[in-house]
Amino acid sequence: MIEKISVADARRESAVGRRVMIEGWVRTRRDSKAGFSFLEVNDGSCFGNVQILVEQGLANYETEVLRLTAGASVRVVGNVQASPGKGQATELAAEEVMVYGFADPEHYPLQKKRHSLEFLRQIAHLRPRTNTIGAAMRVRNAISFSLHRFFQERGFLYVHTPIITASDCEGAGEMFQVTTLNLVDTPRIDGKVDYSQDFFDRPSYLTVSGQLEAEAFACGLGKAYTFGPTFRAENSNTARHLAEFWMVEPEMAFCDLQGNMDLAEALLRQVFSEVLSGCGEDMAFFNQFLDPTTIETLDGIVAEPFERMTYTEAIRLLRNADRTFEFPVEWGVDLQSEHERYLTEEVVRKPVILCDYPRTIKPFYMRMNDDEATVRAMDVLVPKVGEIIGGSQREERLEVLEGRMKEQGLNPEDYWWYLDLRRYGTVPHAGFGLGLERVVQFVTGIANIREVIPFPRTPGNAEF
RNA sequence: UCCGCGGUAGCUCAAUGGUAGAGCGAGUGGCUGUUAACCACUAUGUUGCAGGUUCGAGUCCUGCCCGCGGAGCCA
Repeated sequence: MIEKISVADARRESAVGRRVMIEGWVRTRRDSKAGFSFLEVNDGSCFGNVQILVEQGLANYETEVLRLTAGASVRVVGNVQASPGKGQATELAAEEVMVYGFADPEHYPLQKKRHSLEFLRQIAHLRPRTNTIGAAMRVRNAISFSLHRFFQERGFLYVHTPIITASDCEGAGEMFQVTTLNLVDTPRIDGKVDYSQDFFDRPSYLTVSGQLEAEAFACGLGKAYTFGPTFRAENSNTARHLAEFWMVEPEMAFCDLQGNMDLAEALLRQVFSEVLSGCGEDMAFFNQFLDPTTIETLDGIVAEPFERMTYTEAIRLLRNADRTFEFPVEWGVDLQSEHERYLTEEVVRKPVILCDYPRTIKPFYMRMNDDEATVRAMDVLVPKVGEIIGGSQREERLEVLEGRMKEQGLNPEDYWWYLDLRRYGTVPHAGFGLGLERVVQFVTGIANIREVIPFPRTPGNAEF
């Protein structure tokens, strides 16, 4: 039985001398009239290809090997040997090349040339076969795994919060409605939709956040985190927004804002560190072709602590800035993209955690400070991407929380179960949300968020 | 959703209102332990869609669709 190994393993010098089988997709073929051809084969296990040396003596050399083009799938058996040529340590001297499937070069959309990322998006089912998307997806995978490890090592419980929710007022943006009602002949009572006939006997939606449910678990099991898809029906068309994206939301009982900031910083630094050590080849590619400062920036972040400052201090810096902003700055306004970029890219030149925001611009669940003007909110801002984490210490005082709900036009009765967490055995607790795609964007330097998720969902786009 | 720019060959892009081209890719032939291989030749097309102006529209006008950049919303 011949041993199958990955392309990644076949490219290592330690594989020299072994007789193995590899399977993958042809990237390119180069013929030599001296009587042999070179194939470049990739199987997704790593960034690089393995070079296959195919002699014309093979039975199917003329009939099949010479017809191999980019995109064809093959199985190759042969001996790994040190490569005399430049550019690769090893190569596979083929004894047998079996073709699983050809890819008609007249119609196969992926050519042996550079493609624009916009074009690749139109063939999202084939773009995993490209260098850039392949590398981005390996980095995304490494980040996901690293996030899980970070929380698991610290005793967090991975909790699967519901995708479908009936609370329509979480205040985190427009929601997608979920219904089994007949949309052509909708049942109505007094002109209004009769939701008693809907699947859940009430309006229901796709979740915009698992935070409230995660709080319930933290207030009983101590430390919990969610990691799953979330949905926003906002008609936003930017390089940083998706209608469906993945979010990590840790929540900790017996934790204040300080502990929350410490966790957020430790999380980012560990994840960046593990990507740098685990995805060297992919990161080298991004560093070379997208942004030559990427690796150096990440190294710097791993090496030194984040900057931390209060919202009030940030406003002071912005007002004293030697420049004019499109949006004027004064205490009480929410920070605009230009303000965040100025702080991260020009003032501190690394990630910065802002905290203690005005209560008027933050949601009801954030804990009020003693000054009653600010709440214990925190945002982690990074250069280029902007806000990558948003979180807070949660308001654990029942009366204060109810007051804040009313202040923001919410009905406390709709949140009866959330308020029960304060009514019975309340504890100080804190948590935050981290957008996975934003992290992948920041780590890889990929400008558009649609390139860091397998099949992007944006307004008017759900083809794949 | 708002502002700006764009949509021409498989891809990336040219074309003062007057016969639609180039590079890459593809095909054919040649050459070489090659490696974004190289050299020569060949074929690319409802110029996003629908109207309008004009002797004549890729080009000008109107509407719509899609994409990109910026903004808002946010993760």
